Amino acid sequence: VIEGRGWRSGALVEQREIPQWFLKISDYADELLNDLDKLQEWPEAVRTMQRNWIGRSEGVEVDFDLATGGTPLRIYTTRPDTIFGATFMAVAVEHPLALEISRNDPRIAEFCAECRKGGASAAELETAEKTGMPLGVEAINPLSGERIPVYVANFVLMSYGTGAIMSVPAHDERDHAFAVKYGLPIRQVIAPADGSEINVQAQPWTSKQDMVTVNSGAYSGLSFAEAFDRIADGFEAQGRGRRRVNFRLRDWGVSRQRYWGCPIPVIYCDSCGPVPVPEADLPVVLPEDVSVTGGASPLQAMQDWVHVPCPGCGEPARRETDTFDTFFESSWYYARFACPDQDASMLDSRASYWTPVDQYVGGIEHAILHLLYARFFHKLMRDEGLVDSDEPFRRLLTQGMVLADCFYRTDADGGQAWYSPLEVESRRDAQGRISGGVLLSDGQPVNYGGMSKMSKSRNNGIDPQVMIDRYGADTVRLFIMFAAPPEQTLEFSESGVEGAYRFLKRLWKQVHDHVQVGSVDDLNPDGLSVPQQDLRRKAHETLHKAGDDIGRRATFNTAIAAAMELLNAIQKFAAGEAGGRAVVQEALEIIVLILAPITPHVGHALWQALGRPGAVVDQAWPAVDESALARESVELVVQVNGKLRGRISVSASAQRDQVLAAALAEPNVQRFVDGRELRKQIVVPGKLVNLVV
RNA sequence: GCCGAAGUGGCGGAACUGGUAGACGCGCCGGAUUCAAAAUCCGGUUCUGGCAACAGAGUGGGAGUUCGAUUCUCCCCUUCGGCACCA
Repeated sequence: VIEGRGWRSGALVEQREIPQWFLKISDYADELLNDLDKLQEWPEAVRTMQRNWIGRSEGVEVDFDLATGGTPLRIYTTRPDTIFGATFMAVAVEHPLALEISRNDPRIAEFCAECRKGGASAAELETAEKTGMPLGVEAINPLSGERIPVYVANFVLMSYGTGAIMSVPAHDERDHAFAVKYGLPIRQVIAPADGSEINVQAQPWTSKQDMVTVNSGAYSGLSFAEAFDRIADGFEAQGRGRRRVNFRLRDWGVSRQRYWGCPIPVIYCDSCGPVPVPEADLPVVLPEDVSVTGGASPLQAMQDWVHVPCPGCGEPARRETDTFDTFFESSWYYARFACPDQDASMLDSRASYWTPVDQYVGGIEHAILHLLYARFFHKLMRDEGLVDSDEPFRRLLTQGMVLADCFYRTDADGGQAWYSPLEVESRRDAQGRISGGVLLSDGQPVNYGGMSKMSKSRNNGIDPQVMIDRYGADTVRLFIMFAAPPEQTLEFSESGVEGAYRFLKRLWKQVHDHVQVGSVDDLNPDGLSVPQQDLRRKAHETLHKAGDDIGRRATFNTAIAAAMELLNAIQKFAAGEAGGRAVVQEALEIIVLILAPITPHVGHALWQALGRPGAVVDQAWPAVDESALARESVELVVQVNGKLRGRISVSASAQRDQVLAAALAEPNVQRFVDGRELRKQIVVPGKLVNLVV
């Protein structure tokens, strides 16, 4: 409730006092940063983005006296080791010193006003040149005693550090550009430790590694760490400065001027101040008969609702008319979901039991804000004793966006009309690439605009319900899970959906053909023919792989591919091999069980068709029969000088000598080895042989 | 500019810990079935040469490590995502 819309956050701290009891995300900045290391099952990209967003830096705050006396100029720097190279100072246009001088100097005032205006348009800022004006005052370098001019400059931010900097053009990109433009001196004070030459007049040199201080009086000849510590210690001893950690992360208000959303349960009393609404009066219910006038918040106009007696003293008081922003609720709903029926309090012990969430799924667009807020709220709730863990989400999966083909026509005045891929029959060129299409409604051609993110503007959104009506929910889910791993973008294609549909039909037919042959009989693993053993091994290998893909890797596409392979193997087997019903039954059950989380409806019908009791989604994940995985013989690849030259089949228990003998006996291998000296023989058990000649 | 991820057939993707590149699917080509079409089934499908067996090339480009590199190291290019004057 600390910040109205339109407030510049940098001015916030200056202009409004924040009560001590306010909960601030900045108070948790260190913990939010450090605990990222605990989130080993989060994507590295998300952790990096959060780390950069929090933006911790270690530096020193130093007071520079002004030659004219008065309040010293306080600056923040991460490079106290370069202080002897400071040839000017710079302050932000909102800095108190700039404001003070503006009052007597219209040119400075105009410059500051101009910068503030320019700052509003973000597009201009990108290429904005560094500009500034001398303020006509000088500062005194506390170590060298040198007098240097103070500028107001557009590149200094009021919202970071102290809004004032010492400028070291030899060792900072921005300061260098500024110094070149205004002809300010550029003085080198650090040098490569290996003695190599650099030219700081042409280009700044900013390295913290392998450097040594130069031209720095008593502080010359030091490494970065030594110089930092000795200079910081000196300032702290004098009371002129101190070490300080700064964060890029800023506090942000939770209130919005809306007539909807979650009410903020606070009443303002002239004598008692802000008073929480008593628990017995919760929840605060917003009025529904508001009228939106376009002016202030419509709630402020609801006099009957706004004016209430103070819960403390009973005198006339006013309700808070702002409401919470939506991120307030989305930051802790996962904990409330563990105890949704709890009336007496916000959360109960079930929240501790169920959190942290084992697996959280969301778009990459939430990588920073939502996930940072939720982490912050979780720590707040922990400190209130509402949950007993440090982090809300143990494992995070960020799924990709959905793309689709887009088709358009260009009209007479150059505008483009976009047509839904569902209304277009695509055309392919000789290579099978989509080259264009025909609009179904008028038979006329349309242009192909490639794949892009589903959007209204390109009219390429696909309503899943249309696909579900056409192919069924299981088919659509199978397609979605099969087309790409979840964290990658998903390209919608109706022919892909048809492929999933074909697979389910094939599986359906195979199961029903199978059950018509006879009743379920018992599997006798010891009495199987070699082809039967092969199919059974394939089934259990598939089960092993799919379990790992779904459980550990979250690559559902490869689990589905493995199930498809198994069905192909069953069909080949069933076509050639009489008997083996029990092996086929087992393999079909494995496919149905693997796919049950993805295609539960079809899976349930097939499970029952296979003569099995209960619901397929209630079945335990089947156990892999290790003995089914055993092989009597293995096929090895034979390479000569790393190139594939043949394949051999050897007993699984064959020794190195036997394997090598078999490899050398392979006719095609002999062609390449014949008459040459064998220099090296590499045998990778179960995989390959490499002969080096 | 900085940070992060990625670059593999006509397309989506697979190859998990350095060990058979292209699984699985789409598309395409050929065949069966059909009066015909749809659906279904069978075969083929990285490129080049060859009837074939097979050979050569090949995972964005260039170097390197290794018996062996899509995978590891260095440099460069491109694409996507994030941040963007953070001192």
